[in-house]
Amino acid sequence: MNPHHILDGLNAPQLEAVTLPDVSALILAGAGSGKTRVLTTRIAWLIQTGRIGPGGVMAVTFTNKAAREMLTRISAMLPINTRGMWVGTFHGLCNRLLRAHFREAALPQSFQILDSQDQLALVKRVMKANGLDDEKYPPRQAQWFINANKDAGLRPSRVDPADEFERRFRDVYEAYDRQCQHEGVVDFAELLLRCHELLSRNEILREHYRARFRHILVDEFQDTNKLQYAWLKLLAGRDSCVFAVGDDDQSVYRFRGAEPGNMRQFEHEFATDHVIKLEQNYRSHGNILDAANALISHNQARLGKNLWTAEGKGEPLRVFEAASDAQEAAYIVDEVRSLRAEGVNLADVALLYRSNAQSRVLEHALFGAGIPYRVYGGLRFFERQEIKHALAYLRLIANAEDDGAFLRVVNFPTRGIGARSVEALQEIARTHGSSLWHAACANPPGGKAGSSIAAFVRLIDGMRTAVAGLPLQEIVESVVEGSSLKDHYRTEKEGAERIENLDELVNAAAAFSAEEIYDPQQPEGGMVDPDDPLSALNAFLAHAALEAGEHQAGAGQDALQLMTAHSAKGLEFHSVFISGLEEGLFPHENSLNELDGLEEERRLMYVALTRARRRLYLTFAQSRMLHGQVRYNLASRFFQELPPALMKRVNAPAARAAGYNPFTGASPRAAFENTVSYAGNPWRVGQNVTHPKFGAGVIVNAEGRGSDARVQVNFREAGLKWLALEYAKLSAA
DNA sequence: TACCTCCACGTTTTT
DNA sequence: CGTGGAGGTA
Repeated sequence: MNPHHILDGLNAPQLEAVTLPDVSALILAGAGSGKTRVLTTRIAWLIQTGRIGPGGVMAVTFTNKAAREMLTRISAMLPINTRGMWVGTFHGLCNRLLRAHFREAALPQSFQILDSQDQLALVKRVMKANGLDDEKYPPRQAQWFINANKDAGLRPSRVDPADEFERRFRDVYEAYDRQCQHEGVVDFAELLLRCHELLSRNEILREHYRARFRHILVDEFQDTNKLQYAWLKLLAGRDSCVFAVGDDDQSVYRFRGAEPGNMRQFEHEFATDHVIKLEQNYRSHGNILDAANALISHNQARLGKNLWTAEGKGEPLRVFEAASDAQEAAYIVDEVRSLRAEGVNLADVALLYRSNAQSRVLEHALFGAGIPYRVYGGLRFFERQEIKHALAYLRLIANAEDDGAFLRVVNFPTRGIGARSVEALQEIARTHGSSLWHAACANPPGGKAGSSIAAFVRLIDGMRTAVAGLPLQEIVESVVEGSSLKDHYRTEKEGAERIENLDELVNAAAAFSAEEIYDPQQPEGGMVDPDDPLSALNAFLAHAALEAGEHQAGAGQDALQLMTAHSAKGLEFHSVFISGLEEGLFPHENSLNELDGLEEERRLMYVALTRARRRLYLTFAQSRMLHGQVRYNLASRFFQELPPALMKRVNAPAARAAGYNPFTGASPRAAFENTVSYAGNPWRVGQNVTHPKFGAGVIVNAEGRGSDARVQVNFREAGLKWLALEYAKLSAA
């Protein structure tokens, strides 16, 4: 193969990034600038030029999808087996390290991974055991507290509680960690924290991996949190090269601990000489890009970068103002139909919104119009109730100490072990400091409850014996049958789909073992150890926790893509609708109180805009049903940050004739139900007004008559206010 | 144990 | 409006 072949078609900065010598580097990669290509070509180039073997590269991503995409592209460029390569998510790679060194990490060989649901259940259990009032100390908040501290690299002993409240949460955190250790389970954040601790305490391991991974590449660097950054620094040491690719303008996960400041810190600590900007966009037409650039230029905190394209200007952005959310949906339905008629695949069209609740109205309209659509962000395969139950049986077989798994299935399907019996077991377990499983085994078989528990123990023991030495698929098959979950669901009215899913779980196990083959050349690489009869099962359970799986069927169908702006990050479409562009919704009202909140909303809008290749629709509604009542919103402030010349308004002509200006929120609208009048001037709910002091707003309520007439106005800047028409200098804008 | 009713709550989310 | 959790009743 021509060694330069893989470099063909790269532009100058891309080429520079790909062929950097053995140095660390920060790549500022704008939206659509070929970031994944640079990342994967760099890996291929390093290997092809003999700078490093496939085993010496580590590539880290945030999602499994991104990791898979990378492996696929590397395989296409190089004639090598990528199986032993360390390409994966932060969590996946940490899992791999901890499995390989479970003793050094003080974990049982078959430690299990808790997903968020499992974690919350465990937090609740711990809080209950410690007699904490879950009214005053909401378990969700405790969970958040624990994760936030772990993400910051803080164990309970290093947490500095700000008040009594946090002191309690700190205690919960401590008890929770202890319980996890007892049960041999780890949550997502623990995978990283435990791995970090392992490497920082164990010099031999640390040096081993530092010597091995001379090149570490990181995707979506702006999304790394403190712990992930520390982990990278630890693993890289002084001699390894870190190739960090990110875009500060697309940082939209600060709310979950992402520290875009890591980019600047990285620049200081690793890569002062090598910052490369990828600014040529290969995705969008000029107008779309110009709009995105104009919008993001309103942010202060930026590393600075301006995207450009060699493509033509293309169409203007289409702006539609609807009277209501339903009308907005109807417009979108019409436009989707005509896009389809133009020959655009529905799968290449995205309908974006700020919050999931907004999908309902849109789905209703699409369903009514018979347009196939797919909603992202729902319940995923491995998160379904029936799947969690089946997995819990498997977990209990793999690791009997797992109380969470025990509790989930001890009485499901019901076998006469009620809450009282379970509490008794918990009491025994607590006094003996043992697991529920041991308590159940030691349980004297007295009475009906006792014999039910004994029967459960026999069931699980029987399964464990029956399953020993079987291939993974047969293990799963046998447990699904033996648990009689299917029988249980056969009696349920919604049971048919659940049974299908259980069958699908068996298929997933078969597919998994076909992919994960033990490779003796890669002792740390292959996850399945032939000497451990349960290692295939453990690997599968870890896979289930780490990769919740694409949720719905019909993924291959040509369907309109509905998702939040967050979920759209990293994707691109021929046409994109951004709906609900209203003050309070996008930017979301809750974000306005937060530090950097508006700038993060603006980055999110930037992400949304830059998803479109050819056509972009921006829609908003004057009125919207939210929480059971109608709300009246102004057009999003983001409209004022986009150059008018790039936009074309496509509303109903009547509204335009009335001189309505969506960017300032001004002029009369169609009549709404509530009106009042003062001095012969009528005022109407939904009407846009201006006030000399408070500025632009919209009337959301009205009451009284004559000199008592008052209106409630939602001002863009000043918020909600009641104003007496007799005194307020209100004018119809 | 199963079902029902009442109440509170309501951004964004991957692993 | 809608959901999910809690608590009560048959």
